[in-house]
Amino acid sequence: MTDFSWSSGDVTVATGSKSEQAYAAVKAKIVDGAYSPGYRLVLAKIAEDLGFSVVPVREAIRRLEAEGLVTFERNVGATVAGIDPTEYLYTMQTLSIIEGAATALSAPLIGPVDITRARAVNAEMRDCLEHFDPVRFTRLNQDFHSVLFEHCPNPHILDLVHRGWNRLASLRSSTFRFVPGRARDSVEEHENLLQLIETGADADTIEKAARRHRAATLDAYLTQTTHQ
Amino acid sequence: MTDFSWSSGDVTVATGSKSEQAYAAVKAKIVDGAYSPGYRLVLAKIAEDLGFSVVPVREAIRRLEAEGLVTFERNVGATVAGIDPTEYLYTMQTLSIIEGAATALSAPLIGPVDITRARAVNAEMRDCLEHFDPVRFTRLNQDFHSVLFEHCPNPHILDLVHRGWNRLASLRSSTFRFVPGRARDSVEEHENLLQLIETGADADTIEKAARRHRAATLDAYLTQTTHQ
DNA sequence: GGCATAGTTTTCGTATACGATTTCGTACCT
DNA sequence: AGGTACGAAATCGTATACGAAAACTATGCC
Repeated sequence: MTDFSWSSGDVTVATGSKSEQAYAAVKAKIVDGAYSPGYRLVLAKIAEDLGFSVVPVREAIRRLEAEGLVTFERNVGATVAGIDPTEYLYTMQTLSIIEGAATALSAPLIGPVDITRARAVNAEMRDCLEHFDPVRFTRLNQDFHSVLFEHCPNPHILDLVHRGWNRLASLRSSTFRFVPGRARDSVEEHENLLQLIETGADADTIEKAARRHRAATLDAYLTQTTHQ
Repeated sequence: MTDFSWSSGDVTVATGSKSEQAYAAVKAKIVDGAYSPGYRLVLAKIAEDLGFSVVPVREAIRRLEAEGLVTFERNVGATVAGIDPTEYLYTMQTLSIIEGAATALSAPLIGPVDITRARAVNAEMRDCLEHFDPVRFTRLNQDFHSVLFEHCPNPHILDLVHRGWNRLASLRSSTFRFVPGRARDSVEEHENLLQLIETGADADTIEKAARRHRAATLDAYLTQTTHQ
């Protein structure tokens, strides 16, 4: 099937300056979870691994810092950015707003073909619920929204969405993810969202639904942590 | 009076690494308009001006690129980012959404004291209308919203606001700014916004009002350009 | 006169080198 | 034993240097 992978900002895929390559390489490792939060990123070591000098690596790290994937302390070094509950809240809240707007803006441009594709992805997600497969589920979830955002008329907003996703990717398999029962609700909300788009609901309704979709995950986390 | 200056992200004011200093220096020149859009930023030249080597300057430029204030082309160099009508639309639309959210989130935390301060700023803006003073007006406009956002509970959103403002700062005295009559409406919308906050209007109402406040400026520009 | 082309200049990209700062370990003193 | 001071190691920050790519210029050809 189509690959809806998102790579946030950078268009150049693999080739490019060494700084770009280093950026892509380190980012991939962070997003994939090879480098976990707290992992110490030593410039010289990364440079050696890649066969580059430290200069382009440093540039890459600083760029990742700007995106919030890495924290950098002067004369000390870089570590993969963790995400504490507060940061999580900020990120999810912001993402809720951004995704809401992105969905509402995209909605009028989404055609029947897109809807069908989105439904197919959602069906796969439903499938993931039967066999417990959180990793695949998360991936498909992004695919689903990527279909909706494919025609987003504002690239700035789309970029913010991707940044948020990347930020959350750090906490793959962390305590935040997979609140029990939330995944099932999520799939239903997807279908609900598709119906709203299909029937040409007004922008405000769609925006609110998309917002709540994200906010609900945050709420689920919050009630979970306060209860235990 | 209080200085509501915003500096987007960086906390370190003047001192810091040379890279930070270079970042601050170049950014200031761009935002202040000393470097106009299209201005060619030659690394070696800036480095010489600051008395640094090119390495930290390069890092600073790349950081500015990440913020959208500078465009960078491989093996060619950096130029101060212009902002064409499309970019303007994207930025304003995004800012409309972000400011709307920021205002709604901040509203419950805004007290009578803040309202009074905001009204004072707005009065000064009204004053600027009599004597034609666009530069001061723009500055005060940011001060006004800075008062509202002072208690914004989500720093990520606040950061996005500042980024948008910086982006727009590039086009100081450009064709986009100061659509006739828009400024006067803006002041009234401010007062309207304050009343909504004062009377504890619901979040959705406040958000929509704040959104429209920004969107109206965009609309004014759009109708102006299509009419002539 | 206009266009293609080769040579020159400018400017970027990155490697290397070294000084500065922090961190960590060890010895010493109380 | 605990804490402090000193020294060594690790790591970052930046200067310098050089190769590579693009932009510019001048020359020759049509």
